[in-house]
Amino acid sequence: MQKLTERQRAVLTFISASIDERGFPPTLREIGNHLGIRSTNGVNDHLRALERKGYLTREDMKSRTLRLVRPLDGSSSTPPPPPVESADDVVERDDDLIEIPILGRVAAGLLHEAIEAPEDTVRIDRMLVGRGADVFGLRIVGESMIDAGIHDGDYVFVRKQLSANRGDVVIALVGDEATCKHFFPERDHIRLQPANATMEPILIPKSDWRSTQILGVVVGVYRRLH
Amino acid sequence: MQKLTERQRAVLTFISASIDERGFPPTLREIGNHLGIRSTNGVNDHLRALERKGYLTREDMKSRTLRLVRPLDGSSSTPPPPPVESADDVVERDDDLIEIPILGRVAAGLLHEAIEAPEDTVRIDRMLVGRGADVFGLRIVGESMIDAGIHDGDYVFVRKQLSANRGDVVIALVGDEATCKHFFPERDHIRLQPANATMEPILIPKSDWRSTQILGVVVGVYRRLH
DNA sequence: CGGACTACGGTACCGATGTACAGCGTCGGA
DNA sequence: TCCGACGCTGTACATCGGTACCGTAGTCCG
Repeated sequence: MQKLTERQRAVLTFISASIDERGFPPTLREIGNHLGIRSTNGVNDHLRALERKGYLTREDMKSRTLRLVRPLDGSSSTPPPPPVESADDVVERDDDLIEIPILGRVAAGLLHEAIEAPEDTVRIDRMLVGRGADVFGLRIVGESMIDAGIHDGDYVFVRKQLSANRGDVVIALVGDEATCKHFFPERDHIRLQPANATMEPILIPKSDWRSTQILGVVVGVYRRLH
Repeated sequence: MQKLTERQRAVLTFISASIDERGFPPTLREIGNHLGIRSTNGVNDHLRALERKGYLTREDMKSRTLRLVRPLDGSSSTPPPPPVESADDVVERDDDLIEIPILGRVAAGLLHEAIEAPEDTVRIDRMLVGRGADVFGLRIVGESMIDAGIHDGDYVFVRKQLSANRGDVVIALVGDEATCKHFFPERDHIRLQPANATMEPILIPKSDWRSTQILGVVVGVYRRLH
């Protein structure tokens, strides 16, 4: 556990006191009132810091859902307990970890629009995407691959490569629009097949096709629920 | 203290459980969801009755300010909820990273079989599973949730909790078998609904139901392709 | 000197939540 | 048979409360 500032500790103490005395956690504004902070944002900054440092958790968009990760031991004067964070359990396994940038959205948006949000990255275990080379992420818009179990709002992880096998789920460039489809090379054209009975395939004559139009192959799909 | 009706006692029990398990009281709608009451007014009637009979108090026009007048002695069958904040099996490397143990498979296997492969863990970004407490992973077997986009072989990430909202995708214990279904509390039974037109729901009489039968709520789904 | 982290003020927005009002049916007294 | 308690459905509404975005300042560090 990281160390807290005095102010952050005061916030934590008040939350703990509220739970003890009233039976439920305070709201942002109650915390602000008690500590003389008039802006909800000022309070929220503290809560974010406390979350980041691992002292509390909360649920999104719900009131009074603060929860102390551990019950804040007694006196506020005692310095936080020796954070037994031995280097042993921070053993590097970075080789197994991969950081994936979420570049944007596909199936509706232009690719360039996509690349405007580069700082949004997620880290996941390599095991989940295979030992490939470059991998990036995209957010799916629309239902065109729903029969393949890829839904609106899902994240897909894409291994960059210029070729694909028949039937692979690929991210392809059609005009200047990126789209997610099944890949079917045919005799004289490329067929990009949606997995949705109500939608028609996109046919591209081989003469118009360049291999650079394949951006990569989808190797993973993630969906948040709840 | 006046006597309570069965329904009123059920409300009181749920409030108590929420405080114990989550650390804060539920909202009217959460109570309604759990007990299969669709109208906030229906719930409010119960709360007024409980206030009138002296079992709880609340503050006007504030959310989650329910407070039990006395802590509802365990009485019947409710086993004390497991000491929630262990987090032993969810080791945090970085502030934003979470390590998730894959405990086994559901929908076909027994839970014990499940826990036999404990060292298999994956790490993913917290962003992908929310800021919840304990999270574990399972591998899905079968097609029973296919219309919810959960396919055979998918990984699901599950936030441990003993209660759920109407419609949530939950991991539930039926007999000694773990299963993944939609959760629908009805008037006198719990309905565990597959997302597959060819399959029938599992109905469990409320009298046979214990809250410990919910192992958690599915917060994420991952599928490897290729 | 620029860039972090901390610590606020201020405000707009919108989802989350409690409250109120208008019903309906059942059941057990009086 | 009328009445009150119980147990709901359904809807409208106002406030509560979290989140987001925009600024300002001080400190500390490289």
